[in-house]
Amino acid sequence: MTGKKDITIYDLARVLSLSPATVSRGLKDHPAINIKTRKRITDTAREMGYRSNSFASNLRMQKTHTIGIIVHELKSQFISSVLSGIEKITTEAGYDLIIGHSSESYRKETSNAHNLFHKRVDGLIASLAFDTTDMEHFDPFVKKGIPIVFFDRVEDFPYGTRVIIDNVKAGYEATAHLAAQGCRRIVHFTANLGRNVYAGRLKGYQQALADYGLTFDPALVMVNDLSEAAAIRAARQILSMNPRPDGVFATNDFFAAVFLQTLKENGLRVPEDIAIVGFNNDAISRIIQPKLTTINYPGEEVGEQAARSLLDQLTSPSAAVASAKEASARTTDTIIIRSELIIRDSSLHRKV
Amino acid sequence: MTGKKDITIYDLARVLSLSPATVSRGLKDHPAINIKTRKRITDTAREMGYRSNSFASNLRMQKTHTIGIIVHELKSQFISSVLSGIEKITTEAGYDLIIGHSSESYRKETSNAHNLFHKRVDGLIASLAFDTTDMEHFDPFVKKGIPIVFFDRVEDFPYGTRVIIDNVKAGYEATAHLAAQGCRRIVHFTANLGRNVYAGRLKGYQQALADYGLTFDPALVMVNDLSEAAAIRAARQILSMNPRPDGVFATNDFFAAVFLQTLKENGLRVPEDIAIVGFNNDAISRIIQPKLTTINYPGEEVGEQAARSLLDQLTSPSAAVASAKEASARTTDTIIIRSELIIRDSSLHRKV
DNA sequence: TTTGAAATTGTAACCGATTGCATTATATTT
DNA sequence: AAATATAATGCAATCGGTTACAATTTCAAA
Repeated sequence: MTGKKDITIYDLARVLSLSPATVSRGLKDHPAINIKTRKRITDTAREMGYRSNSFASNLRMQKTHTIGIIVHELKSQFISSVLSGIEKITTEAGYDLIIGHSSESYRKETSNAHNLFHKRVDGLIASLAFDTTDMEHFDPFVKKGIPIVFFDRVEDFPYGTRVIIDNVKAGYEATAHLAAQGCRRIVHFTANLGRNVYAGRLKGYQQALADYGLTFDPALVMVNDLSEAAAIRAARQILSMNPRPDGVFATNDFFAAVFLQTLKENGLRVPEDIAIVGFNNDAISRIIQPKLTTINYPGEEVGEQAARSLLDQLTSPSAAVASAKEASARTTDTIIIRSELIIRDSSLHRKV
Repeated sequence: MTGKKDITIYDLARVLSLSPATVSRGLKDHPAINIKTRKRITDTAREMGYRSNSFASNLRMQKTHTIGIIVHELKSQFISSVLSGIEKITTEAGYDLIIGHSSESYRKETSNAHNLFHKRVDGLIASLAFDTTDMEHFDPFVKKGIPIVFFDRVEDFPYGTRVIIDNVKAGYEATAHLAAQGCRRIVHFTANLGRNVYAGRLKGYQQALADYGLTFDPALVMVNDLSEAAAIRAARQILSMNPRPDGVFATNDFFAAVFLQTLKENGLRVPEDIAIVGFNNDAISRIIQPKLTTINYPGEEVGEQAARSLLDQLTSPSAAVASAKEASARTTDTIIIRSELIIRDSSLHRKV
């Protein structure tokens, strides 16, 4: 640790023959400071390479200008996009991001939540882990009135904003499209049905079946972890089924792509023998052959909205407003992001 | 902002009829504190829901327990993996991450660097932007002796550790493999040759050509931004060439995949008409048909090594050691991560 | 010139944790 | 029991920026 000591406002004050208070005010455009003095201050601050100490400031102000993020997975194109969207908005506003990663584990999620609370983030943006059901770990934020925005994976919780898509509608459109293409036995690959996103899509799937006069067969709803290995196993299973399904709606493009690939390797034709619809509109859906019909789930947009919503709550006058009712009204919104079906070759059934 | 005031060591001290100093020591297992007193302290701290104020601590200790990260892109599987690796190691050690994102822009990179310096991160992990050449924005870190670990995209810089792969060797292996398969006209798709990674791979490409008795044709080295659009353009260009190249080494799997796909759509057979090798071993390389031969570049491993190296420097006794020479010796290492060619169908040429 | 309001600047007390240097309580030795 | 060593705790300054309130200066109105 070489390096001279940092310059502080006391150093500036000494050099300028002013008080630290005046320097402090001068650096932040306090109206009471004479414009000429202010200029002297900012000039010498620049010359001497002054940088303010955010700890001292945070300590005094009880604000951190930092936003905590908890994601369930980092190695995901969707999450990367969301992060990118968040980053774009928060950086403009001068906020920093601290990222926590739950790896789909409730335990790690709680530990992240505690850590971020301890770090006194000004706000939190979170997507829940696979197996999260209780929300107790967010109570400290609630008690302190620290705003939270949940996205994608959410729970019913009487606090915070939710940024989501209409999963029921998305599931409905995907399934209805397959049905409209003539599919009669449509398998649904999904994950933990306790999670809102999967529950919603399943509901849409069922509604679409009903609307198209197809009976719902619980055996065709297959739950797994949507991993590469699971996709390969799933493909094998489908190949061995009799009668074989003629349509598949998977809640994840990566899974759908591996699944599709494995079927092809085993001689099945897509979409002729089996039509496939994925979810997310990841890059892979445009590269796999045939190109994958999917639901567009714009991650960057989700991130931007989540960040904007959080910043709104941080900078709105609510802090001053006493009315908990009003604050509560503001913080219980749900923001629905538009999602839509993108039809590509993998589902264009021509069997009739 | 509802919520009672936070509990401080002063509150604990009052309740326990002790001094704040004793409480502070008790909370951190200071040996001078009686074990029974310590227990009383930690117990009531738990009961009263005490959480230490990291700003006060940071202010006093001049340490943040925070690591800054600058990446050139967030929406990349490779970078996600690296982040995941970093996160794994640093979380174990109780460090937080602040993530900055340069979007391949030198300007944003400098602004991120300044911001992270200002936030007083204890250390920095960075991968340079596309167009970064000068390293002045890292000078403040150098002057203060804040350790830096660069990964992937690095520059010659007499400070900091580098975690990289042997790009020359990787480029060589990729190209030599194509040559060994009988390719005679091998195109190399790459990006800004000012960046070490691309320069190194090109060098390996040239060496392999030489070793296999092929003449180097600068016209076959094509530089672009490796985007989806560029891949499609590239494919069109290849299709129009006469004589047509019979091998392609692209420095990015995503680009290679889109390129491959576009060629197929235009009737070219891979690998019969043209053999292709990508780079990174992204998931997409295993899904595209034919599967892509590629260089395995283990991002998670890179992230873990980078984080470990940084933590070493943060916790080593170097802080106490005066010898700048010794510190400098330690901080100029380069860590080479093993990378290797993974041969798949896209390059198995059988044309003699 | 006197006077009071307005414009500037200064004083000093925070924010909460840390730690060198006492000081006090306890244990050990003679 | 006195003297000394040792263990345990307290005092008070410090980190750097912020801000209520006080003090001073400036300037125009009286």
